[in-house]
Amino acid sequence: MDREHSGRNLTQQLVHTLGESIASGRYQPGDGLPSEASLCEEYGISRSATREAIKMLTAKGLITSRPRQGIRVQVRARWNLFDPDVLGWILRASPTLEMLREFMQLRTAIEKEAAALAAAEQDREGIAAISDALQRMKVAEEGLGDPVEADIAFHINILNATNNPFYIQLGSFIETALRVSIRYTNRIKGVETASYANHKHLYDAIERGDAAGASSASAAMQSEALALIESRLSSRQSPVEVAVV
Amino acid sequence: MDREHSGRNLTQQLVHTLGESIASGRYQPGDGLPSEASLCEEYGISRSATREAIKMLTAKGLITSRPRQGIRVQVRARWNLFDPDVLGWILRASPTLEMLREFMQLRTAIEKEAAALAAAEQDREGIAAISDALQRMKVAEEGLGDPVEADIAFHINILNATNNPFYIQLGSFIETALRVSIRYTNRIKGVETASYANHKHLYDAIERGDAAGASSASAAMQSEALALIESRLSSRQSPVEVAVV
DNA sequence: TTTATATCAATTATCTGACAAATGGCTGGC
DNA sequence: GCCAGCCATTTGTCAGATAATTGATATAAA
Repeated sequence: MDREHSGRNLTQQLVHTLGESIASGRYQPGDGLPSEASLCEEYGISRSATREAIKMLTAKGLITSRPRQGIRVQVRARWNLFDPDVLGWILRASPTLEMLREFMQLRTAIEKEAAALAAAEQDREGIAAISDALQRMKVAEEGLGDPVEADIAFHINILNATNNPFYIQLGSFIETALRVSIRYTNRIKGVETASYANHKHLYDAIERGDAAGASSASAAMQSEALALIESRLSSRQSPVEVAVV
Repeated sequence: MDREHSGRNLTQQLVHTLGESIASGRYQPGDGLPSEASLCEEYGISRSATREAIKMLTAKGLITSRPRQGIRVQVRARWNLFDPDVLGWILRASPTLEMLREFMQLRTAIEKEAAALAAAEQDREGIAAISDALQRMKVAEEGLGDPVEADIAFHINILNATNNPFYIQLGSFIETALRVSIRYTNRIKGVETASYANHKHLYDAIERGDAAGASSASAAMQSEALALIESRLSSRQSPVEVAVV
């Protein structure tokens, strides 16, 4: 079993190994994976552990398994893209600019509306949490603390402040995507340091209950980033300085 | 084991039974579920089948299980709300107006942007599929075919026409939510028959590549429904005539 | 008393080997 | 050529045993 997955139990290791293989396209949708028996032998583990791994991947929508037919990769539309594991495997397998753009296209829609909802909701605790994160961003500009963590927290806290469970759940999705993106794109200082002012602008709108203002502030912030990605895409540059917003 | 879950294999039955129990709040987050041994006894099945069910629920984010600690319900924010099973269990457990509103709040954001993307993308096949669904809606108005299926297909096909895998994946989420909502809300004729014109309006905008027009057409359609829900919420009426758009 | 260490017990994790059930394909009869 | 029934393959389920993890408890040391 892979060295990188040690520390987890056998089932988890196999889940991640197979998950990555599938996400990377080593097994294509429609393809059959090795049978349970083969997997046992290949990874040197028992059938129970193997089956439990297969059940977990089934639960995440990556595969199906039926008697006689064996184990098959599902079509991508069935994958639970919003499962943090699945998303991580996919992003790590192919951290392309294309996918970053597709992710940003979704994020724009969600965060724009979330900002408006948060402004309308006026949940004091939730807004205080956003404020905290903003403060941490400011401090981080002066070199204290982690700017990335503060940035992520800011966006997550806006989603939380909607008090809408669907938006809240999307927090973990966005968090995963951001962390992976960050790890795989070397960021340039200029991009993120410039952003505090934008974030403050967005926060102010939410704080004063200005839904329309919050919505457009969010949209403005992200369309900048999206435009950057799209210009890189058309000029075929590497994703070096494309980063979080 | 429940009669309603027969036809599936034992593991699947237990997954659904426990999933529903958790979603309905019979086991609260933080609570411990019965141990593996107890579950085996309670449902009269072997430990393998039980463990596989537990692994599947773990994969969906509903529970964790660790030696000595046992099986515990996760906090709701960890649940994979976008997993069709999980969403179904939740919606069926408590099909409240509140949740319908929260769902619509998300749907509005997503479909609005999806309409714009579809308009910009101009995928001929994708647009043809939307047109097909629209046609089926029209025919259904005259009593031929299923209006609900056509309606759902229309919205799913817009998501597909974005060619963005994230939006496409949300299709199965929205589909599940719509089906459950429909099953649990008795719809009034007047609401859905009025909607063909709106849908046509949205389609036309997409077809001619008018992203802004598509976006606002979608928003208009859904804000109507959302307003209806919110008025019902404030007047505490039952969700009888709130329906799909 | 406080702190560190060893032991214990409850629970999940894994292994083994067997049998049951489902199902795609083959074979033989018509 | 078509259909029924058999067969082999693969997953589904069962039973029972042992290993690993870990919170709690008891014990020993400072």
